[in-house]
Amino acid sequence: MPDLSIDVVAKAAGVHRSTVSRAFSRPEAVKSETREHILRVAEGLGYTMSPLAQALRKKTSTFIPLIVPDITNPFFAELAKTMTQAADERGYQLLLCVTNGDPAKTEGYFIAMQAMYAPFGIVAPSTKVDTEALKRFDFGHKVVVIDRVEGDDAVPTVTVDSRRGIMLALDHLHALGHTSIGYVSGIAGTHTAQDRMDAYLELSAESGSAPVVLDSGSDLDAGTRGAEHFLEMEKPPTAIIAANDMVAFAVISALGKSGVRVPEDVSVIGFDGLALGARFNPPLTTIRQPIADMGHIAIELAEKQNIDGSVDHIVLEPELLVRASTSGPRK
Amino acid sequence: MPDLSIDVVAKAAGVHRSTVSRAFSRPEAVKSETREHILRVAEGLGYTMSPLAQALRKKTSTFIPLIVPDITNPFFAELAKTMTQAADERGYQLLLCVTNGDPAKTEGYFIAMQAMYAPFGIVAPSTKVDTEALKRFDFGHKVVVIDRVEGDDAVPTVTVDSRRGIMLALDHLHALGHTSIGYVSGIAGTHTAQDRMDAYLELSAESGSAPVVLDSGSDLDAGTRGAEHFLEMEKPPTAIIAANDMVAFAVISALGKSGVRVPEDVSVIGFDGLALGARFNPPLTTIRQPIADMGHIAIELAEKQNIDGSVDHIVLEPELLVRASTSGPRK
DNA sequence: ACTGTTATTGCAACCGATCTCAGCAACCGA
DNA sequence: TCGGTTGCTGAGATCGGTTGCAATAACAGT
Repeated sequence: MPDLSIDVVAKAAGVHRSTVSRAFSRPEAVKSETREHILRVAEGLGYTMSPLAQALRKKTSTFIPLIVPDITNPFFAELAKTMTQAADERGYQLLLCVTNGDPAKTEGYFIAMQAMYAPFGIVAPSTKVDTEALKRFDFGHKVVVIDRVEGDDAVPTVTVDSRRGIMLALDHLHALGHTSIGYVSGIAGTHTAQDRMDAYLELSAESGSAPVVLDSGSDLDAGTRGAEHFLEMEKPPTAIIAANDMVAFAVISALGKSGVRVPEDVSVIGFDGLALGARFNPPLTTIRQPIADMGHIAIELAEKQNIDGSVDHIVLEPELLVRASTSGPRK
Repeated sequence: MPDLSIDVVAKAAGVHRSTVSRAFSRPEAVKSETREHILRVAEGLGYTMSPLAQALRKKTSTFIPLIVPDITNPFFAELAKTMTQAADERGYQLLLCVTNGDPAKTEGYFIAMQAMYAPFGIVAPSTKVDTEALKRFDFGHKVVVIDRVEGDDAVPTVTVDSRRGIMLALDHLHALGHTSIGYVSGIAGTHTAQDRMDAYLELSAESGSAPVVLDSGSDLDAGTRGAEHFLEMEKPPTAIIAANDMVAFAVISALGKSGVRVPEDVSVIGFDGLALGARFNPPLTTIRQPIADMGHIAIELAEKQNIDGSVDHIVLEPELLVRASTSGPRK
């Protein structure tokens, strides 16, 4: 491939390189006849513009960083999946940035994205700290966050209604006849995690039953500890709400090791709606978040903000997904 | 940030921009005194070089595409995780490319990576077709493949010894007293998937027991179908080897729905060693692949090839990871 | 003191586009 | 017929670095 640059196309088409440039990026500025000729020639040569050169000159690239704490967590993986798709459709390339929950890394990625002329970035924060960091960077480069951001309306966000989700879970369990419902907190120190917990506390108080927080930790082992706690109780709840599917998996797994069966002995409901849940043992009843929508919406929000400066906060509706990990309480 | 370019640093340090450039990228070519001064000034200004500009001029970037069929599959997610880490350490940025098993997309990414001046790419193919595509592109840009490549020694690969893995699984099961061991095939139409299956066929024949392939499909539902098949047999095997952990999950889940318990009624062993397996119900016994190593090695191989043109084929050793999904056969 | 390295640094072209400005032809109304 | 638009294309500077080459300084050797 003899280095296909805009100049060789220009020569081949018998026009100046600026005309070729226009033929691609501002078609209406070129006589249609000329344009088609150029495009045809380019096509024939198999020419595509260099995104690098474009980015350098235009000071805006097509690289969009997706900053997640852990791609190994299926929630973020599913997010990444829909995101790549949405990105592809619009000609962006996703840069995968994994922070491992280290705020320093997050900041590192922020500065990198500036250097990269990223038009915007998507952040799925692992802790509130990440969102704090946002403020320190007076973004010329915009960011949209998959979480709530504390008292900051300057950054677009997309989330699902945590309260509503917990309500759906509680209603489902109540309908099955459960009255004593425990809770195991989530993996993350995000606002979302906190919101779910708060909702649980409030809503169960409202319904008259005493909340039973089995574990309020924020690490991967919350599920395991929650299960241990459960096993130690003399009068354990008959159902458990897990702050997210991963935790639910851990709870069920740990319970299983001690011979406690789900849903026969205790019902467990998750929160996320991971595809994986369908293949769990037993298939997990859960509150589904519209993850696929979140990816698309996040990118739309970012683009919108880039254009008209609007900052939206989208709150999506979760829905109950009944599979097999919940049933009526043991008599 | 008043657009920090190399020229402003040069001015601030009182030298020419080429000297600044050298101070960063070829330190030995600058008097140490000068260099340190420049670096200090740059530091003070918070200057970093533009990867875009560098890439454009040098015709080699730090973007390295990671091409996977499905990031939602935890195996690829874990791969991506170690990969980002390895990439970060060496100053690369990972471009996440998800093909969904569509060879056309794979090709698209190949051409994109040329345009991006990617120094190399990592491909975890979903089908043999992907590796075929490799050949059509007479790579100036190198690729390393996480799979075997049919009769082509021109591309570096890293894999784990499938045969050895299956052998470990078989031995484990035999040691527990199983004599009738079924097999459910994997997700992918890769060489790896095929190798595992072939190994199973050969090795069980050698050990004198008739192979029982419960399902040889290559899609996500292989596990479910395998389980169905199992349930229909009048004399089903007492243990099942799944070609990978995801399939094992599906098998156990499907079996569970029909009241078949693991490992009480049947033992199941996976292949991958996903972290997720530890939180499955029951925790999954499996053949562990050193995924973390694979990521690092892949990148090392690529760099090595770039430098001295060497093409290596690394084969890693799998190991048995006993958790709780296997036990002695039911009497 | 004179010439031949060697170590440093400056110069300027170049990577592959974009974009402002200027030039030119066709077109319009008066 | 002439100034004024309008439409389209070419020139050339520019984005932020890199690099071969030339220039200068410093240092040896004789």
